[in-house]
Amino acid sequence: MIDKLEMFIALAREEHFGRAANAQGVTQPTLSAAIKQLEDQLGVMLVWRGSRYRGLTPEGQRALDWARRIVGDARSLRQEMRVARQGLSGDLRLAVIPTALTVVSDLIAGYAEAHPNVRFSVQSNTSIEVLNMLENLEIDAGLTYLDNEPLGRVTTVPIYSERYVLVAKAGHPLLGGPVRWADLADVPLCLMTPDMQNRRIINQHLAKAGVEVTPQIEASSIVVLVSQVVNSNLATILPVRAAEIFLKGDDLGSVPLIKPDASHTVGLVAPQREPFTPVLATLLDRARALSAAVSN
Amino acid sequence: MIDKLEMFIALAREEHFGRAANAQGVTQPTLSAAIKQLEDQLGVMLVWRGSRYRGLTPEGQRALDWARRIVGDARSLRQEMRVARQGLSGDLRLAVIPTALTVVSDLIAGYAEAHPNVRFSVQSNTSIEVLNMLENLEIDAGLTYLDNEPLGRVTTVPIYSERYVLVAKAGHPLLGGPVRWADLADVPLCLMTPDMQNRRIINQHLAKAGVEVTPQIEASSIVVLVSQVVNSNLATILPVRAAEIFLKGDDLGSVPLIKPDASHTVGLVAPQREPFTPVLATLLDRARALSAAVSN
DNA sequence: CCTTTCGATAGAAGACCTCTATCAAGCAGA
DNA sequence: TCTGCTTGATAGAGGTCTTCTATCGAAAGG
Repeated sequence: MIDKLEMFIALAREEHFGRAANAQGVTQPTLSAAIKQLEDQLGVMLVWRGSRYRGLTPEGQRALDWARRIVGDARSLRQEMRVARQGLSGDLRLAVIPTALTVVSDLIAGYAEAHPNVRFSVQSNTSIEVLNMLENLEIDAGLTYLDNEPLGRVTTVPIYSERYVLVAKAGHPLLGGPVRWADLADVPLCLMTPDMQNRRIINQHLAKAGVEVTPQIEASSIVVLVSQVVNSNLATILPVRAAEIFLKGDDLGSVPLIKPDASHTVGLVAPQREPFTPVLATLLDRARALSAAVSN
Repeated sequence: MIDKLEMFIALAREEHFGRAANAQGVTQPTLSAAIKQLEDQLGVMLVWRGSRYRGLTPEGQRALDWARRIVGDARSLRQEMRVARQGLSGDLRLAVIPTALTVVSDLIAGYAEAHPNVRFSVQSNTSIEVLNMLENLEIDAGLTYLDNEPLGRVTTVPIYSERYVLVAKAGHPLLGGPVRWADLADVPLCLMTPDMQNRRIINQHLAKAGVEVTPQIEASSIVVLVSQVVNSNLATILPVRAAEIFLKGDDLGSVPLIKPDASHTVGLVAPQREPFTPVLATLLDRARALSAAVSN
């Protein structure tokens, strides 16, 4: 039963019988049969049938919610028993928005040291992807914005508050002192792509300041943005925490962006399902401690 | 997997391999094997082994919590899909403390009419049993006291507030007007057995009034108590709502018990597991409506 | 009209489950 | 201490269920 629910979740995620089967490590006929049996056992159609996948029925959608719960809890059970057997161990899968990537090390540095049997995997994603993957049980927790766009049913732990700086090559004319958002008209910029919430936030501030900006370069990685800044006269806008790591040398400079002194909270998101697994509970504790340390 | 978790729950409840197997409709070797496999899959011992059942290990206790969740959610999934298929239907199992039995009809009268395919089963239990059965998934909801003893992780809907009356055969000397708890010294009484919370509440009030009472007859059913009252000079103490149904004729009389004007809240308890199944959600709605109607 | 993609179906091999029968350990009473 | 009962584990047979490979038919795209 639980296996079939796993396959059902995979099918809903992949929207394709073959790919879902592959993701589950079974053949396509096996997955087809599993879905069919699930439908027989529950007595309802879960998937619109045709010559190809055409989405979930309303009942299927509802069943998907339950399936995620059940499968998630079953995994939690297994993990908790493994922890009881051999101490804190297992995988902890994190998805993180690009501008929070540097915070990951603060979050997991001590953790990894204290619990060498816990393996971390970190991937960079948009905030929307983070939330989707959390729902789909593809990750255990995420780092993303907490207060700008709706989150859904998740547990949150705020960690720090983002503030923005303008980053440019040393000698750039705007690097003299604080820059207002309104000053950015006609400044050549490179920014994140619009699928990134960071970019949407920046757009909001620019719009509020009455400025329209067309970045010459868009990228989904801050490494790309900073590289551009180093090698051109473009400037970029980054959260302080994300920019710091690039400002160690003297080839780049930064100044605060003010008026407004924009601020957005970034923090940990995890499934709202208590009790938490030990591995996740420990991470949440670390996040809370980190949050306290940052605000002091 | 889910089948094995069901067997594990049954074993924890019955504390006996043979009985648990019987309750699950399988043979004892099948259940033994299932528990063994569960232990192998999870990699931990769940049950203390010996020549007989000796309780759960700490890991087993923890696993039991998860098992209840998973099995409960799996049942919810099945129920919700059946409701999607054929409208509100299925079983709704209620456990009720004796003094709230008359409220059941108020609660389910309209429900049963509106949804003829929902079958109700009602049993009378102590408040502790109600909570245990709720945990063990043996019932879907219960009616019990909400504010006297700790409840655990449950959803509650208050329905009405209990007030107490002294019930006695017509002509009993105390039936003239309100009676204080302190007046009950030396009054021959019959009361519920001490495993009933109702009795414990009454004991509290009597103790607070400085009175010690040794009932001549104890029973776990109010029908027994009232029958005694009808056929003897004993009086009894009952909540108004429970007494009303017996006071239609003129062979019995009742007077309020005052000083203090004791009051305890009785209401519906259900597992704290959202979303609720449709059958249970409907019951909770009815309870809230009933609560509003009563307090007007 | 032909090709490709997608999901369903058939049939065989093997894994898994559940049963009956039986055993060994512990406990109780004589 | 012996005997009989209770309790849970084990062995082995039978049957069910699952998964695989191979193949088909329908629909979409060029």
